[in-house]
Amino acid sequence: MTRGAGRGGSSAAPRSVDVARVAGVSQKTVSRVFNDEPYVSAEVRRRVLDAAEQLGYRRNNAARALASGRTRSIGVVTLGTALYGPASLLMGVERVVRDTGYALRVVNTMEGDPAGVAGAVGSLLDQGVDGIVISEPIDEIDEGRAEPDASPRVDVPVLVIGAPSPVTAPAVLTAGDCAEVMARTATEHLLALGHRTVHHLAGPQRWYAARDRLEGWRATLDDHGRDVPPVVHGDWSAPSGYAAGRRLAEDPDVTAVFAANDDMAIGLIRALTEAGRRVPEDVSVVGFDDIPVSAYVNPPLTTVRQPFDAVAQEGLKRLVHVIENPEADHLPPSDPPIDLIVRASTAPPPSRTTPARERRTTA
Amino acid sequence: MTRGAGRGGSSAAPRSVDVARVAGVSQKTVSRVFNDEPYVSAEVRRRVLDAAEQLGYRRNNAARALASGRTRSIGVVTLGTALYGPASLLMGVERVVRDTGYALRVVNTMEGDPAGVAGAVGSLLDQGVDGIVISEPIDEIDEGRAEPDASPRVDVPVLVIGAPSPVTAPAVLTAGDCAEVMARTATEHLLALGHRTVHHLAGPQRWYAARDRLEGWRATLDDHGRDVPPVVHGDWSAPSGYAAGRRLAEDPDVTAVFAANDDMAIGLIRALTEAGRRVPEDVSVVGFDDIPVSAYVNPPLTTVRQPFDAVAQEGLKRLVHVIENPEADHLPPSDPPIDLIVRASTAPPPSRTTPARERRTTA
DNA sequence: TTGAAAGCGCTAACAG
DNA sequence: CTGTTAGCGCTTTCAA
Repeated sequence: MTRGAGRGGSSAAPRSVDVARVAGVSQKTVSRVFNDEPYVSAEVRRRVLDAAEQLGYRRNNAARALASGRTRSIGVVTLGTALYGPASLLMGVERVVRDTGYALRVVNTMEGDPAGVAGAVGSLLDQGVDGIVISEPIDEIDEGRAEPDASPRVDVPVLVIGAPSPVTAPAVLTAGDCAEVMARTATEHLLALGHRTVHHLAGPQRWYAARDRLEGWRATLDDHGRDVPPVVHGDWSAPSGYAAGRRLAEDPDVTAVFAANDDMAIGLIRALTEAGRRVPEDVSVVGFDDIPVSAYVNPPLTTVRQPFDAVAQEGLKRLVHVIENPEADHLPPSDPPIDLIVRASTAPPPSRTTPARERRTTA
Repeated sequence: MTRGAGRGGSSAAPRSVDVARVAGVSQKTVSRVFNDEPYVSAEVRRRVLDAAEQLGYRRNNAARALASGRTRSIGVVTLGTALYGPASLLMGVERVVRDTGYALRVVNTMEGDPAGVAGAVGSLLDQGVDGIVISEPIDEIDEGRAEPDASPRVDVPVLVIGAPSPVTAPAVLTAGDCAEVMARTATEHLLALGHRTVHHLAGPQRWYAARDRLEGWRATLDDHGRDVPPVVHGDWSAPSGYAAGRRLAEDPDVTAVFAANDDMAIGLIRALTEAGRRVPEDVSVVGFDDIPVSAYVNPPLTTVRQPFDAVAQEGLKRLVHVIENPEADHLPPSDPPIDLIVRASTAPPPSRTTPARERRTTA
C-alpha cells in the first residue's frame, strides 16, 4: 500500500518522523511534544511545533490507539429519535465528552431493533471505545438472562443514564435517575392546588423513564392516601396524548392530569378542549420535560424541567474519572436540580358545588 | 505496555494469532475470514469462526485502520442543539451510516464557538474519518479567506447538508438544498388562499437554512408581483416568535405570515391571539418543519414537512459512493419529496370591507 | 533532557 | 485455496 492511501490526498500525509527530520530531533521527541510530556526544552518544543505547522502534521489516531491501547473515545448508545429528551441528553453528552478531550462515537438503537442495546454496545466495542454511555435504554433484553451473545462482555466502564444497567461491566455508573422525584413534584403540585386525586397519562412502559414517572406519581398518591385512578397509556407522542384525552374527557371526575411528557400533554389538552373541558378551569394538566414550545402553547404548560445538561455533565465526569483511574474510588453522584415550572395549565379544581358548565370566566 | 492494557479486562483480549492457533490455520486466514474475502474453504471458515467465538475474539479496529489506511468511520458536524431539524437530521444520518457499515463520530459546533465548523472538522480529521458530513453549517468563517488554519485542509470527501460548502475538499457533495422550494410552496399556499401578500418571520440570517427560506419567500412574492413587506427576525425559538408576533399584531395589514420554523410559528400565534387577532380568521400562519406537536397545538399548524430522512439517506449514499469509488463519477442527486401539510392555521384573508389598502403609505 | 529499538494487531502484497 | 513477509505510525521501554 502507498503511504497516505485512503486519505485521498494528492500528497502523502506527513508523519512524526517527517516532523522530526525537519525539526532536527528524534521521532520520539516529536511524540513527547505532542503528548505534553515533560522533559522537553522550550527551544526544542518550538522547533517541533514549527516543523509540524509547516508540514501540516496531524497525529495518526489509529497508530496512537494501537500503540497505547487507548482509543480516547467514548461511545454513546441512544434511541434513534429526535424526541426532545433523548436528543437533549445526546447534545449534553457531546459537549462534555469533547471538553474532557475524548471523541464521541454514536450508535442508535431503534425500537424494535432485534439486536437492541446489546447489539449497539457490541458495535461500539468493535469500533473501540474507552467507555460507554447508555442513554435511556428501554427493555428489550430479558432480565436475568446471562447468555454471552445477549449481554456482551463489556470490558470498559459504563455509564447508564436514567435506568438500571442492562449490561454487566467492570464498572457501572448510573446518573439521571431522578424521574421519580420529579414525578412526585408534579403530582404534589396538583394535590396542593386542591385536586382530590391526579390522573396519569403514562409513557410506554418499556421505558424506565416512563415507569419511574408512573412510580413517582403512584407513590405520591399513596402517601397522601388518595385514590389511584387507572393509568392511561400513551407512546410519548402528541397523537397518543390526544387519544388519551378523548377518553379522559368523558370522565367528569378527572380534574387533574399528570402527563409523562410535554408532547402528550399538548395532545391531551387539545382533546380536552375540543371536548369542552377547559384547561385549567375544568382540568389541570402538568407535563414533563419543558420542551421549547411549552411556554407558548395554549394554555402555557406547567411542567417539570429535566436537568439534561447537569445529568450529562455530572455522569460523564464520573465516567471519565473511572476510565482514567480504574483503581480509585468512584466519584460520588450528586443530585441535579429539579425545576417545576408553573404556568397556566394548572389551577385549583372547579368548585364542587357548581357544575362546571355554569362557571363563568371573566376576561 | 501490557497486552490489552486500557481495555481494563482481567485477561488480555485475544488477537487474531490466538484464533489462528486455536483453529490451526495461519493468522492471515483468520483475517480473510473476518473480511469476507473469497478463497477460504467452508471447512476452514467454520473452524476459524468457532475458534473466534470460543475465545471471544473481536477485531482490533485501531490496527485495522492503521494497516489499511481506512478508518471505516464517518464524522458528522452538527449544531449542538436539540432543535427538531438538526436533531432529526442527525438521527437520519446515524441510521444510514450504520446501515452502510461505517461507524459514526460526532462533533458539535456551538453557536459562538470560536473554532466553529473549521475546528469541528479539524477535530474529526484528528480522530480519523473517511468522510465528513456537515449538517446545516452556519456562517462563522469569513468568505473568501484562505488561511490554512481557518479552513483546514480537508482531504476526505465532504457532504454538506443544507448549505454551500464551508470547506474545500477533493470531493464536495451537497444535499438538502430544497429549503427555497419549500418556502415557495408555503408562500404560494398563502397567496392561493387570497392573501394580498405574505409577511415573513425569518430565522437567524447566519443560517443558510434561514436565508434560503427568506429567499424562497421573497422570490415568490416577486414572481407574483406582490409587495415584499419588511422581514421580521427571530432566532428559531418560540419566545422570539412571540416577540415578533407582538410587533406584527400591531399592523392591521398583516393577514398572512410565513414563519421559518414551527417553534416560532407557535410563539407567533400565541402573541397574535393574545393581541386579539384570531388565527386563522384574521391572520393565517404557516410554519416550517412539522415538529411532532404541530398537529395538536391550537390551531393545528399548517406547515411544510422537511424530508430529513430522505435527505440524509440520499446524501450519505452518495458520500459513501465517493469514499469507496474516488475515481468514479458521482451519483446524481435526486429531489426529495416536499410536503405541505395544510391544517387549521391558514384560511382566506378576512373580507376586505375595511380599506386596509389606504393605510399603506410606505412600501 | 534526548534517542534507539521494539512492538501494538492488523492488512497488503506476493508466493506457493 | 493458504501461508509468508513486511510494514502502517505511533507509544513504550530502556539506555544515554
